[in-house]
Amino acid sequence: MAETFEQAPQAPRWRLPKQARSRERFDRILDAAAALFAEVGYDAVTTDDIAAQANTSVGGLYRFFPDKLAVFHALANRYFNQLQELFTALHTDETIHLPLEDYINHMIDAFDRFVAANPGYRAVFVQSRLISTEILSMDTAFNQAIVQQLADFFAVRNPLLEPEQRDLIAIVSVEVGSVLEILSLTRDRHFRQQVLVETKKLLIAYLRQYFQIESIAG
Amino acid sequence: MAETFEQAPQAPRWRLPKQARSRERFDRILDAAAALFAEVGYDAVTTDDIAAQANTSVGGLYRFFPDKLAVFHALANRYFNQLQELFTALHTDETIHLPLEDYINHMIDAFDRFVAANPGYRAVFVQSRLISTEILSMDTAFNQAIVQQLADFFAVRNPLLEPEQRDLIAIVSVEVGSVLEILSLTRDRHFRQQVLVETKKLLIAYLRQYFQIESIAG
Amino acid sequence: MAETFEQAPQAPRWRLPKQARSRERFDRILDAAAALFAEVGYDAVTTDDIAAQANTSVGGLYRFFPDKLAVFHALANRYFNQLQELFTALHTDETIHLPLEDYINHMIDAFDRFVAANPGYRAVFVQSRLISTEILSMDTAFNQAIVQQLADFFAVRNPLLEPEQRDLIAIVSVEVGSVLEILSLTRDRHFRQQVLVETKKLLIAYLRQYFQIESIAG
Amino acid sequence: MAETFEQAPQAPRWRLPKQARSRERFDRILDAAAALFAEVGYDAVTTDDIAAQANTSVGGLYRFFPDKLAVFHALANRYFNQLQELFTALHTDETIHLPLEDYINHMIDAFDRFVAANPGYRAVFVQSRLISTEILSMDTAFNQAIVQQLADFFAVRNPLLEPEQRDLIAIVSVEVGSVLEILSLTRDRHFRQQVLVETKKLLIAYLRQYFQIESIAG
DNA sequence: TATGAATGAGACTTCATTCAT
DNA sequence: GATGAATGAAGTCTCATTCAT
Repeated sequence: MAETFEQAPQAPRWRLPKQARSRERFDRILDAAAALFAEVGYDAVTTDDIAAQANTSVGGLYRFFPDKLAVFHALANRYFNQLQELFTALHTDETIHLPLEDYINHMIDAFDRFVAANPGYRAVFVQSRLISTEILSMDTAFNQAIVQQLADFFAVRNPLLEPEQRDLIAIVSVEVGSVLEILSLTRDRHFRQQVLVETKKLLIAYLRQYFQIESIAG
Repeated sequence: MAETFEQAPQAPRWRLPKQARSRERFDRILDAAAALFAEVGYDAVTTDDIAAQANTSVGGLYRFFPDKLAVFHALANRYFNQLQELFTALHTDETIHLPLEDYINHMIDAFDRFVAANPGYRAVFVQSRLISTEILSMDTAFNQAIVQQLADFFAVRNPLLEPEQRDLIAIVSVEVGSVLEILSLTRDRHFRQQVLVETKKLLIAYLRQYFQIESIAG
Repeated sequence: MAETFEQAPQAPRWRLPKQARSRERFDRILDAAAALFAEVGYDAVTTDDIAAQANTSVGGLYRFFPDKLAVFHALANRYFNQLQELFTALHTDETIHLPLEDYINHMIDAFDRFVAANPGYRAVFVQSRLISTEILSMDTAFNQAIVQQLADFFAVRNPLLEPEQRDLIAIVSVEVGSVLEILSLTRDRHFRQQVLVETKKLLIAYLRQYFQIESIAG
Repeated sequence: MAETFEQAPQAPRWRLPKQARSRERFDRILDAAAALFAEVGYDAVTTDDIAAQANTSVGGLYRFFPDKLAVFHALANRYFNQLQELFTALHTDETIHLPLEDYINHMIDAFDRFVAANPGYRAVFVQSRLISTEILSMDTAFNQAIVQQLADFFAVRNPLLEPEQRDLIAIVSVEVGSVLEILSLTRDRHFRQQVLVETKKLLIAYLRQYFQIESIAG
């Protein structure tokens, strides 16, 4: 309990193993951490818990990670990479010219499936917003790439947008999409569907202002 | 660190009636907790830290609160009450018939000022989204009233809205408003203004769908 | 919790008040302490508990007693005095020449009534046996006077007994009487009666060896 | 302070198989607790004290015991088992037909040696008489078995005794034997011998009433 | 290299005692 | 003198991290 979060330096704080056997254990630890963080939160999870859930020993955990926080960072990073892959896969030549409505529906649905399938994501997202500004930059960096991807896409859809504006819209969209996704998972199936619908409505209404022509034209 | 609060050095504490002194210390503890929670998060703050920051001893803290979590709850409750007052004050007969744009601008500006002045609010908001059971249940109730207030207002503006829909729109608006407000505070003054503008745009675009007539009429 | 007992010096560690009002409060505190010690034990009782039960404030308690232990000592002392009075009252010219059986029956019954009426006595008796030899001397002193009274009586009944032997028999009798009395109170009414009967049998059988003639003669 | 136990300085602990090392540490903790409880009483001993005296860290203690009370229970249990073994070893076919006097002398001597060698026993015995519920219930069970053993033996010596009576006599004998044993250790060697002699006299005189025939026949 | 027992700093909480009112 | 709020030392227990095996 009560370990202060520290800034993740540029270099990753964990040792990504190359051998298959090690790699498998590394992943098991991250899976365990995800499940436990999602269930009771970062601070309430002990390194012993993680090791046990991952069918290893504490010592095993410390072979890959210098400390408990590094597990969190690695987990966040894994989500980050998976999301990037997802986004990349979603931004094909085809989707990129979809009407705005269709594009957003696509994206939100994909993101929803991802978060629902990865309960640990909520823990990572919320936890990283937990602490003071300075430290929060880790999270910013965490989303940065996705925000950037989105901004790049916005540039294609509307080349007249100022870069600063593009980035702003992108980050706002990502934040809003994330909270509402998380909100959608707090109650029952019906509520989830309702929030999903609202999320789409909201983002469409918001983004239409910046991409009216395409949207109308599309 | 903002919201650090300067104690009048050796102010005539002894001149205050007993109950007032109690109340003052209670508030001081909450202020201290707010500052610390905002800075490093709930778990990283110790009861000793809070007491020290509040210029008391641990024992003093435990005279008011049964345990550390109770401090958090009391803090959340204080914000909740303040926000309710704010909302109530804002929903006068006058404001209630403002055009949607003006109304939202008003609300967002007021909320922005409140959160900026109370950095602890961010900690409470985020932390309460962190863990399922215990704390979250409190938070649900926490926002419930504000959401309800907003839903009631929506009912006045558009009596045709289904109650379920009203509630949904209200909760989505509150969630979105909160994250963006929190986002706005993560960087510099310029960024804050930009995000504020986007928040208004976004909520106006979103809500216009449900309150078109009034908005246009206004 | 966990305050080490310290040797009670010769001088009493409490201030016996002279004024009636004070005296009454002094007694109330002792009554409260007796009840609480009996219920949960010395260490589990707080000075606040005692004060509350005695309808005073902690400050009031500390006007009479320098510390918590002094309350215990004063309580023990009160029991000690009451028992001495009881013994003195019981050793009239009449009882002193009763047959041994009758005498013991008398004594045990009186002692039984006293202990049953003063649940705190058990706490004092047991607690004072709790700690190491050196400290135990307080308790020894505590019983000393009663033991002495008994030894004096033995001397009357059998002037041939060596003083050392007399004292030994007296202390053994007191110890045995006390544990069995305490044992008798651990279960139901029936058990209490049974143990009482055995206590008498046991002491009669034991003491008869030293006072045969009288007993037979009586 | 007796029962302090000399650790072979840097004995080849690492040579012992894992389970043996565990067992050894478990015993060391119990030894430490026994010494300290005997010296200052349960409440005055801290878990840190026990760990230090046992040459471990607090953490080490908590690997074996869930809390402080569990240490006390384990210690009581160890004494209980040792006493049961002692009793069992003492009740051979031979001793069982000894004259009552010889039998009692045997038993008291053995018990005396045991208690003298295990000062912690006093702490356990007295402490467990201290508080009602929690601990006492354990103690009841604690002595129950020994009382039962004794009652069984009584049944052999005098089959005519009512079971209820047998149990009563057994528990009275154990209580009386225990207090007097504890009393014997409060002063010097001479006093100890004297009390020992009286204990035997007392129990012989008491029990003779129930086992007259054998005793006389013997 | 893997294990998991051991360490001990440090968190939370209680409560004897003091002292301003 | 009486009150009871305030203090803070100290106790119990946890858990991140290390290291002998």
